[in-house]
Amino acid sequence: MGRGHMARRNTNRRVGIADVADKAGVSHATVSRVMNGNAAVDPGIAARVRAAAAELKYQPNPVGRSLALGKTDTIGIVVPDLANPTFQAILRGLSIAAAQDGYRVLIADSSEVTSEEAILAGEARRRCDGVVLCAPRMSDAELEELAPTLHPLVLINRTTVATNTPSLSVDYGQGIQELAQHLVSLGHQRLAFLSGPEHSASNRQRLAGLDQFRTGHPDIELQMLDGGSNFDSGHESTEAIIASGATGILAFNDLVAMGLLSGLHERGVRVPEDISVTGFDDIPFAKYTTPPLTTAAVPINELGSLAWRRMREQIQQAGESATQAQDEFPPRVEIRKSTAAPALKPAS
Amino acid sequence: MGRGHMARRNTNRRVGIADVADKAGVSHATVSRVMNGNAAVDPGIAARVRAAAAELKYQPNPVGRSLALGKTDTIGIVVPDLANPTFQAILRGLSIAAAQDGYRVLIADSSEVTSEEAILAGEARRRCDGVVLCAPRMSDAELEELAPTLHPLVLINRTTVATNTPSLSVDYGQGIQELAQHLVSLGHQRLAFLSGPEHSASNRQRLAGLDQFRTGHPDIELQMLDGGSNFDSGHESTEAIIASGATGILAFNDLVAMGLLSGLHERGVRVPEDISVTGFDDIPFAKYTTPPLTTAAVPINELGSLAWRRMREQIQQAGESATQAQDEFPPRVEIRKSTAAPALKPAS
DNA sequence: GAATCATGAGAAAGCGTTTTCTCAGAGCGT
DNA sequence: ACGCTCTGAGAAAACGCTTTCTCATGATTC
Repeated sequence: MGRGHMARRNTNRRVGIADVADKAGVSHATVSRVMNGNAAVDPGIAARVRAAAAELKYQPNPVGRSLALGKTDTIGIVVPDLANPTFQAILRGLSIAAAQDGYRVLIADSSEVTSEEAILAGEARRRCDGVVLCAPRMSDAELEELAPTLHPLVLINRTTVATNTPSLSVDYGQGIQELAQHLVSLGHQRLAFLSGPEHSASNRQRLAGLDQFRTGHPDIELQMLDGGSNFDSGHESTEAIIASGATGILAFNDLVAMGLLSGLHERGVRVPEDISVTGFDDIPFAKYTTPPLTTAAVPINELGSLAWRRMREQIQQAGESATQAQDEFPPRVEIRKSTAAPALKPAS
Repeated sequence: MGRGHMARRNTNRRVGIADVADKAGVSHATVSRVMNGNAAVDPGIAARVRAAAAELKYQPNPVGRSLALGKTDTIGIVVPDLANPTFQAILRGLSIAAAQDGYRVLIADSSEVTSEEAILAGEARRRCDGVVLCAPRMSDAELEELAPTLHPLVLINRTTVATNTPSLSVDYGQGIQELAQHLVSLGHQRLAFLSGPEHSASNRQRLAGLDQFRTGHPDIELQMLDGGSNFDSGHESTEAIIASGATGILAFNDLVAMGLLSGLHERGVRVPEDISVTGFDDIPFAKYTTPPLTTAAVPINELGSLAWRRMREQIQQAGESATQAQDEFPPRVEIRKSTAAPALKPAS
């Protein structure tokens, strides 16, 4: 009877701890002990167990372990759009850093659907030991309500009043001002900002930065144009940009700038001779555009690995809700070839 | 005692099924039943349970469910390099398609370390209901040995003799030949292939395709140059390309082509007037380079979602190892502006 | 009106681990 | 030689859920 049961299990199921125990002639508790090196086990028995495990190619079932240990060795990340190189870079940095500590990452793409974010984050949290929320589009109120339920949580490009949530953010307001300053110092008098997604917090920061810039430079014309966050929206804005008469264009990000570059090229508008264009983010492609893109570099590759470090800190000091660092990174203006002094106008 | 125990659990732990059962005055079995709508439950009791669950914001613990159900609703993907836009696109397509069916994806990046692939894949498989292996660099022998242990498995850009493993692959040999043909028909006589990573199966396919091309075109000069798979390697090959004297360059992929484009531009070599360049993959950026890149388009966005469909098919027909489709996609040559007839030479 | 049946809820087993609890036996001191 | 501690291994509980098994209750049928 018992044998029959065992036989069925052996053929049907994966090899489990019980099979190893049987083969080694010990209890499964002992197998667990030697596999984890937790308690002292007689060397002879340990060797027997290890031999049995090796012969059966036993690998502990992670689900069983997770249930017993109350941890999954997995963290979740939710991003608004996996097609965006910035988020791809963060995901990559996070994944590699986490892997080094034996953690995996589960990924959730909200596809810019704001209402899905909280749900995805909650699901991810339940499956994982923590979650990093990347540039969430949800409202401040919703974020404040959600954050405590997600702990351990790392925020990227958003902050919380809850001091026990570390956040990593880029000072977009500062960066866009520096880019505008760069254009002005080249001699541009008419600027235009091609803005990003409405619900993007980083777009609001850029807007705020430009407001500040305006007050410091009342003489400079600065138009605001609606745009998006990808190639196509940059490309589609070509006409509007040309019509604006601006000579210095601040694109929402590198993707938009690249789309614009392409559109301008098609229309025969020369960059930077006729129009200067700046991006934002310094994605890997930025220095390979023609002309190479002047942009504000954010530490895109470190963001992911730093996010992991902050997550690990929280996981290790389990329970204690110490106040966490809220890092803010200043972008670094990267001057390339897409910006230059404007052509001298016949009549100034 | 019991009360004390419960109280401690309530404060310490997350709310569990037992808490809902207590509150609704039923057994936890009944709670499970109404949550899953499995068996008939008295409507009154069901309502009471649902109310209690809602009030306590009860969400079943996925780890517990996974253990009981023997499935995790998660699939794993292992890629050689998350920085590669092709793999990013596949990951994205997979993730979105899987999410539509309520599955999540766990990601593993082997960082081109061949020896890690099997381990990562095995670990992923143990945690997930299936795994998709993306362009694995391992040897055929190793793949054949690994594949059965991973089932359900979907292979991308590799195939197995095991007929129960579906595979999705692109006919790189065919694509590269068509690109070469395109250059020749424009009038190019001297071609060069900037090859990719040594262990890449798709690179071998291109090499084989070009061998075939050679026999069909004995009059055409075709040089083979060593390269890599990213921007930088393309950029670094600039001098070698110029030195080669070739007028038609077949880059391993779009990334390499873009790096080369950039390098040629810096050197003042005009594309396509002086040299024609082709890429491969048609990554989203390809049509925004200057000039827009002629390339061979692979259905990069569908690959991920199709991979999910194949995975789902296997998961649904659990156990039955029916023979699975081995799809092969013909790339479509996308002629843009980076290729043109070569300049007429003074003396032919 | 008694035997049969359908309904539905609780008890309990099971999923695969880890870990606490328990206890047998060995080693030691007196 | 007796009792003590100590080591180490098995039994059993725990993790949080699903599902089978069991059985009470009330409805149905002749």
